[in-house]
Amino acid sequence: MPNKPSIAPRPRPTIKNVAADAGVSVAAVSKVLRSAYGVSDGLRQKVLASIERLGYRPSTGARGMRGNTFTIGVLLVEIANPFLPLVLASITETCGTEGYKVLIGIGQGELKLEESLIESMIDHGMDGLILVAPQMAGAALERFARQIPIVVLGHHESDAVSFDSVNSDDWAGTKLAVDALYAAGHRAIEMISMTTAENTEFNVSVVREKSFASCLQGYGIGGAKQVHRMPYDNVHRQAAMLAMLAGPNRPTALFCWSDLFAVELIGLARSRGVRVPEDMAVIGYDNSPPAAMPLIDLTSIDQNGPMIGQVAAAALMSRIAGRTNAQHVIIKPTLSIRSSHAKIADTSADEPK
Amino acid sequence: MPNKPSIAPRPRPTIKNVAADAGVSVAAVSKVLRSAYGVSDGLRQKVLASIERLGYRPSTGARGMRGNTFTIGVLLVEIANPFLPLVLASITETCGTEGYKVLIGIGQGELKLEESLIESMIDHGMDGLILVAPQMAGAALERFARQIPIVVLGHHESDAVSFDSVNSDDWAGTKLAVDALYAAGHRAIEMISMTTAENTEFNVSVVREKSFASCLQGYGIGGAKQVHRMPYDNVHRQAAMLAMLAGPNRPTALFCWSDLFAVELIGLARSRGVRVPEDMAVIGYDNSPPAAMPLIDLTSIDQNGPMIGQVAAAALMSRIAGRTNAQHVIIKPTLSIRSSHAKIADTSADEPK
DNA sequence: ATGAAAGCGCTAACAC
DNA sequence: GTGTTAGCGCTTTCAT
Repeated sequence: MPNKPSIAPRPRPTIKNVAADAGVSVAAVSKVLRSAYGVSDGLRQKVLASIERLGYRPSTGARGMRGNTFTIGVLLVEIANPFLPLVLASITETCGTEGYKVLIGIGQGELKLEESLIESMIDHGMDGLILVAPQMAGAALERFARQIPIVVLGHHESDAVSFDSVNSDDWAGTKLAVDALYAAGHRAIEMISMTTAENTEFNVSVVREKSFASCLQGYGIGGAKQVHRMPYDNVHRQAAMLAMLAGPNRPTALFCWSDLFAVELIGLARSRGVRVPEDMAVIGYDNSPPAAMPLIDLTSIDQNGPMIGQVAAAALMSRIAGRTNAQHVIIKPTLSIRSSHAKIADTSADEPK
Repeated sequence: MPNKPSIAPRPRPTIKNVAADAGVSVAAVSKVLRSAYGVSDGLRQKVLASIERLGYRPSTGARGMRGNTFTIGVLLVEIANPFLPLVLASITETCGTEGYKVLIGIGQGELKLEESLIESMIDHGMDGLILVAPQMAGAALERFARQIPIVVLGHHESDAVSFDSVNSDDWAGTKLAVDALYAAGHRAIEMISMTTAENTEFNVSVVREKSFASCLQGYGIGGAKQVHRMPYDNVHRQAAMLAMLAGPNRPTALFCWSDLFAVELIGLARSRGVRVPEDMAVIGYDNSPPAAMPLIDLTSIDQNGPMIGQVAAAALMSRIAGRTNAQHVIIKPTLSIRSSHAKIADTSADEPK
């Protein structure tokens, strides 16, 4: 007696009910459902009418036992980054036009949760997975990719053979930022990156760190300890930023691996009397909506999130359709110029007294 | 030949394989899986060992055809509101301890998408649904609730009979905010709310609007056009806010239905030379992380998101376990005081010249 | 073009 | 305590 909603627990119609109602076989209904070859127009009409009348909807579970579930899973590292909605909307849109539904899992930055969600999505018989900035290493991904078509985003593993990847050209994007800061007269340029569990080479932030170091080298202004890795956790991150701002060798320019960090940095700086851009220039990454806010007005690298999402979705669709050779796409980023990285007023060195 | 990952397409082990490997019947394995009554310890150990050895994981689809999928679905209106991660983490946590996985759908504020996602989750055989601030009316919800256990959040429908609801006491929360503004000396108090598709009574923003009007009445400072409904869309919303800020009758205090709007408002105001709180006081709703940022320092109504999530998850679990009587919980909000609503310097009326 | 029937991987009666 | 077996709602040969 439990588990029955109180009113009208009328059982869901099945394919059998539809067949009976339409006066045809279940096989016929199934064919109509999948718009398979070999059904007359008359039969199709009858079946469609019955489906409509009964309010029939196929059970994804039963369906998945033999064929496709027409559902794909998207694994998001976390949910707070304002860049993600753009990518997600694009994925939903692209997959939707092919008749695929999108269900999402949130990893909350925890590797264990991430893996368990992927397994869960596989258990659900999903037809494919898009993983956004997964924390796990390539070996683990390859293992999952043997069980289900996978496309990863924001994760550099271009030699992967059993899954696809779509990425911003993080190397070039970082160079755009550093070049802009250098051109604005800055020489004391540092970077704010994020802490990772291990020093995982595939992380976008790590790639950006390397490109950053390389750029400074190129300008002959490289040195030690110019990358500040800060924790993702709100509270600790703020503390780290404040410490850096109050420190003795505050740089005149900062490149942030993500707008999420850059926007926060600007707020903290100003709250401590450090003007942006006058006292300190800032450039972010993602060109997410907050960057465009008047008081923020953050210069940022635009990854073109919608494009990334669309390409990833298309790749997954084609992989589900049978493609087996890996495909690794790089999207060119652009510099979205605003006021946060304006020229410094005085280029003469400020000698410490 | 399509659809086969290139390497080692080794088929997933089934319950039958486990049974064979352990030398027992499938029924025995099934019982161990569900920790059902009537299995000896020795048998359980053997089965567990085989499961481990084979890397077996039950198919959710097959499982759902007879019993539970141990998966619940969460429908989020949208993903940008910084209040949501708190609720979501709490839901995931609470359900996780009961062995339930959480899969998410994002409605993107579109009613059509919302409905299709709910249907999709039902089709997947999910055991229950938590809907966060759904746009659809009670009748539609009741219809879905006849098919699957449902708990709604941030949606006032306390007379609903076939689903549960968990809400902040929006009426009281709003009063906390208006009282604080009044106590700080403000008399020209207005509200920023959000545009809804229809004038849907169940919306939290609508409830807050009504409470707001009632509070002003109580103080004898009510009047016409004191609630500004603004679109959810970024661009249009900013335009509306700027127009209001530049208008002839800018109030000295504003209550925002959500921090999401309040934080943006503060930025826009300052960018136009309107100081907060000196020229204009602001109080938000949610007490989400951005409210605590130094330069924002937004006074806000704390809904206690984690508590809401936890109560909702618990309600769903109990409903899945068989409860059929509706349960409508109201959580008391608190005022989180910061500097954005400070006392006005001069309480004497500013006569227009 | 249509239908009958054999599974898909599980759960839950029921029999032993 | 353990095993046998009949479905669950679909898809997919294979007959007709």
